[in-house]
Amino acid sequence: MNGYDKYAYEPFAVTADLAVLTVRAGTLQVLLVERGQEPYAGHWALPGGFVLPHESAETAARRELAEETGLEDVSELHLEQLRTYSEPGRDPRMRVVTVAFAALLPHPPEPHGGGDAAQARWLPYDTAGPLAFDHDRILADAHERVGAKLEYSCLATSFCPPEFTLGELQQVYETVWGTALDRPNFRRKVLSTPGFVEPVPGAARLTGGRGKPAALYRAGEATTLHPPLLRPTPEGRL
Amino acid sequence: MNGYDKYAYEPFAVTADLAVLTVRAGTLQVLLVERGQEPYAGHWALPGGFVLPHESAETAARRELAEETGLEDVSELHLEQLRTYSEPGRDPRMRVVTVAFAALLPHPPEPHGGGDAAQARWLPYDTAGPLAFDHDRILADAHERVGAKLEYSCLATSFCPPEFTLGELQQVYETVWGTALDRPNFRRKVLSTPGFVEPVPGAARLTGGRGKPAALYRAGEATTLHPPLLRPTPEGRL
DNA sequence: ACTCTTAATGGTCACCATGACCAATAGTCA
DNA sequence: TGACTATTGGTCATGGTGACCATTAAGAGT
Repeated sequence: MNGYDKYAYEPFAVTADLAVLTVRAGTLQVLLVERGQEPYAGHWALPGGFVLPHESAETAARRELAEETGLEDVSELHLEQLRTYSEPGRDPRMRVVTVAFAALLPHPPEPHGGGDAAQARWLPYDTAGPLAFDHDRILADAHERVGAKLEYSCLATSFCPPEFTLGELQQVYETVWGTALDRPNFRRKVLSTPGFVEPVPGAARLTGGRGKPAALYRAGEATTLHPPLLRPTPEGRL
Repeated sequence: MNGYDKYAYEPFAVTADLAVLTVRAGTLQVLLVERGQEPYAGHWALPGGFVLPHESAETAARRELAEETGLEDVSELHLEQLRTYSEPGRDPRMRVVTVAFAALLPHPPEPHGGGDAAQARWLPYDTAGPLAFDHDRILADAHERVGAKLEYSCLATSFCPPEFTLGELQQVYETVWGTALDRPNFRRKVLSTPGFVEPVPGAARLTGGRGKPAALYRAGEATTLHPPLLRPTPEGRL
């Protein structure tokens, strides 16, 4: 519109909230914080906080992520901007516009409830009860987005440690999608996509338990998958 | 992060900007407004404006869309939230956080420069010179998003009038993607996807110029495409 | 009236990716 | 040594796709 007269309109508070996801023990888990104050005191919520004057929303999200997880190299982690939630009444106290991000973590460090949140914990995605504010919706959107991006991007390696087996990579897909995949077919597909993964040269092998040791792979150069790796019969998403 | 003390942090202005796209005469066109004031006076910019206190960003975008285009039934149009741009310094005057949307219009009504913008016009996407602020990037993101959504959604019908020929639908794909498609293959693909399009029963036909008259179709019930209609060799997007 | 041109429509064929399998290898555990 | 388990390697039929060619139905020009 014309002339932005400063503060001609009611100002908004802008926050960056995070849906931090990980795959642990075959289940999808989310990093949640317990609220200590009203509203929604005692409820779980997504970590997040105000965007400071000198920050972009992504910078704020990265700062919050570092505070909540205690990681140092968050600069390398992939942050996916989901969308912005701006409906009036989202927060009963004031007008808050939230830019939501999804973050994918490989080996989840135990969150040190640091920062200011009462406590932070990993909780299973399925049983993540009713969350504060509209965070249920944000979390569902994050799940849907990540599930969709697994189809046509190499994002799955973000869930894995620097070196991983194809079985671990497959478990990422199966856990996020909630479906079982055929192992030989998955293997053929991944290995036939140039740049998706590359073998660790030292003929290294990982011995976790029983069975034949698996070869180790690293994430490759590619970022997109052509053709995509479609989840089986997602007809229910019409 | 805890206790949201009202205005404890510098407030932000929140705007909703629109990348309104259409396909006309085989070219992709964008609705742009010419700025009358500094900064960027005389430059073209995406239409948009402040989110009012009682509005969500999408509501504000829809209102702006109606103002700029003069359409009435904007409630039916598909608005796609692109992402939010929040880098400090985007606007030299104040801190502005912009939620960007993409809108797809079929038959472009001549914009009546209404509202407050100096003038609004459809301009070809390719020659849309340097725009004000970071609107070049927003427009490029809109193009990329729309191009990607054409692959796995039925969004292309949003560019078409209520009744259209398969040739018109194909031209939407070709124009947005910038590639030529094989007509029989495109036809086979579209017709074999249930719910994408449905024939107009009255055996109606459209006579535009030379050649055999084309059958008319309407948009179907489906919203997603399975399997997707991938653009040819998008290798350049690694 | 006839032919040329244009565009829609209809069909064929080879190829590639995929899904559903089966088989072999190489380790651990009892 | 003999189960057991998980990785790895392979076959085979199917279906979607790209590259074609052929036919139909209109207008335009002679």
